[in-house]
Amino acid sequence: MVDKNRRLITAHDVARLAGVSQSAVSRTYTKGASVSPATREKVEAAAAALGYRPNLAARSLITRRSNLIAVVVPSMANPFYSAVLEALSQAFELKGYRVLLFSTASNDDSDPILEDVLRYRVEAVILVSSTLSSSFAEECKQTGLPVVLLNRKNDSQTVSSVTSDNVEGGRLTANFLIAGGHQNLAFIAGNDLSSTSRDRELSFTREILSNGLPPPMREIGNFSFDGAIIATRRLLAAHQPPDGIFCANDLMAIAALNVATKEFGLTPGKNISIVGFDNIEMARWPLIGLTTYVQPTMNMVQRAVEIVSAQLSESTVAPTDHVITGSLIVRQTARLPSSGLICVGDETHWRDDPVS
Amino acid sequence: MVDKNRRLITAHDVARLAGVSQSAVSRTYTKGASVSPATREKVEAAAAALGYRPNLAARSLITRRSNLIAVVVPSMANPFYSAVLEALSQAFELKGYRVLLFSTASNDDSDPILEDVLRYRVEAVILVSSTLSSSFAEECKQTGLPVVLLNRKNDSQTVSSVTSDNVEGGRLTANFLIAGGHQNLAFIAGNDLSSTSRDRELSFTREILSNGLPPPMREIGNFSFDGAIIATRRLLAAHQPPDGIFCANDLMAIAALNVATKEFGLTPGKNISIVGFDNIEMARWPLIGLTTYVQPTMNMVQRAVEIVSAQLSESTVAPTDHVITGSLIVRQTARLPSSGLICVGDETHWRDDPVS
DNA sequence: CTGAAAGCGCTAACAA
DNA sequence: TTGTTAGCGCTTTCAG
Repeated sequence: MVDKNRRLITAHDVARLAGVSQSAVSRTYTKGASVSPATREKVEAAAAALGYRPNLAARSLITRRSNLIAVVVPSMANPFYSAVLEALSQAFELKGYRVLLFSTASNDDSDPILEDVLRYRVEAVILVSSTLSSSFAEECKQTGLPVVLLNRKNDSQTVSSVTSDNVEGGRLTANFLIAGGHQNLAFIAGNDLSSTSRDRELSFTREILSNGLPPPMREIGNFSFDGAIIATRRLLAAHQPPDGIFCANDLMAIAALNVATKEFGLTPGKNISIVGFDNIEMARWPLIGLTTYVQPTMNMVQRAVEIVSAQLSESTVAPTDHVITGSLIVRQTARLPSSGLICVGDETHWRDDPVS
Repeated sequence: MVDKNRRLITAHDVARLAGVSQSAVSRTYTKGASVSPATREKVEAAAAALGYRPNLAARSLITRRSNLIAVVVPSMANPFYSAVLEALSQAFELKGYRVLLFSTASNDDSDPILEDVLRYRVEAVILVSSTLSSSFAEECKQTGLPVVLLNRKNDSQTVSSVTSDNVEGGRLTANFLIAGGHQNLAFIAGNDLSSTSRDRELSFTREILSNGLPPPMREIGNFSFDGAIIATRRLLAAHQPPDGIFCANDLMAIAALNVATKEFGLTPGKNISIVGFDNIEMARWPLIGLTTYVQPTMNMVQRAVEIVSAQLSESTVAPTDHVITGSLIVRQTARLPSSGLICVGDETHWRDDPVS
């Protein structure tokens, strides 16, 4: 890969050794180009001898394609995000792209990220649950760069988004808890700015009110474990504590579970019910057994990749909000309703209308 | 960023608008170049008007620096890896590098990864707990590319590695369990090939034997939650089940905890002790409260970055194995020894020799 | 300090 | 199918 002068091996070097032109070398590594088997063989032999690899930077200069996708994720402390990131990385690899990673954890200055995204000439940007200013997406979009928001809706209607059905999730969870006979419900929100948290909360609250129950109590947990610990303490220490808590994500629901069990001596599924949102790996740990609304990670990622692919081939794709349906998976942290439970393999789900 | 013909804005366009030469534009964006304030101002105005960003691919062609670091991680299902990845991403960003992500989950063919690592002309490769053939590292190294193994030792002595003190961790854990009065110990290994798992096991076993206790029972959990579920069942179903289990990582220890509690009705910390290795986020969840040997993620990542930096500036850095000391953090899953406990803030640690 | 000119390593017409 | 040629957008001498 390097010669005596520590210079990288180029197609020229290979050409010289193989006794062909430099273009022949190029063609050997360009799919769909016509090279005779004889030439290809000579080139490959020489390339192997020298340890040659085409320089993608040089290629991208002329093809205008970097094969790079920028993925911007918030703190990977939330297992939901790492699962999404892994799925994205794999899905894009299959399409011949590589992921350039941008982590926004402990880094509220999004400007250097925007700058690098643009300078690296990535072909598309996936903004996962972006807490970045929505101007970020706008600025990318203005340059003609395909952008898709994953797990967050766009304020403006200029970029595409993929979310799970937050509205349905909130509604279904409310009905589930109501069907389980709960009277005093509570919601632990992510934060007030998050569209996902808001959508989940609004439909949850609406359903509760339309069932003639009092409006749910409310705390903010900042989507974090520690934040939800505090929030839950406040909730359960109230003179009229809730008998059912819906959390905007699993991490917070698990925190609530810990507080309820360890600090208040409650027994989830008996005298307190806790429901989460995401279905992260840990939700299925027997010691957790969290009842939660499933965000279908794979489907969401798949859709995001499809959107990007479409935008990459045709430049005129209207931005759309894609909503992927999830489902409520029933484990042990919430009291069971008398009907509506459906067993699927080793999982139990709950439906409003158990027709199926 | 694009003109009417959807061509990208180049330094030339900026130069024309600013009424300066293209080199002047280049200099404006090259730190350490000499441009008069007047010129710089004109260039910046024109650049802003056109939305110009320097093309890093073109730059890298001439500077031979891509500012890219390849990070190869196995499944991010293990929170330890996502924590490491996030730390790496942040540490490298501070040094002006971006992370090109390679996930090897469900992808045992490492060849396309090697190929892309080389074609993208990344400046260094970090192999996290690589299960890739060790020839991968070799091949990179041969091209002069700095490589560091993180959380895995090298078989050959050609590339640098950073691990936590696996030997000390195994030894300390054995002594901790022995001091806690355990008689029948067991080890759940990752797999037989992993150097980290082996190092932990060997020193654990050695210490047990040298204390006159019977050799520990042994199962393989494949570093995974589900694998350790099976392994633990086998262990606890034996006619002489262990009273203390040491697991090669936290994910497996948590699985063991679940089985012991939920399936065998045991009470960790009372009639069974379980110790992990990593100290992932979840280990501190009250419902888990896992006693574990801490791998100091931040220090390990920091060291890895330092090694890369050193290799990037001087090409002649001898490969070294770096061992970062961790500590045993005591929570609730293991019976306490009568001495050696040290409180540090809200954490309790254990030492062999409580001098401190 | 500034502009002209020469490439970095590659792909893409174009002729042959 | 092949080689020749002209750049892709940038940095970097080198004169001025």
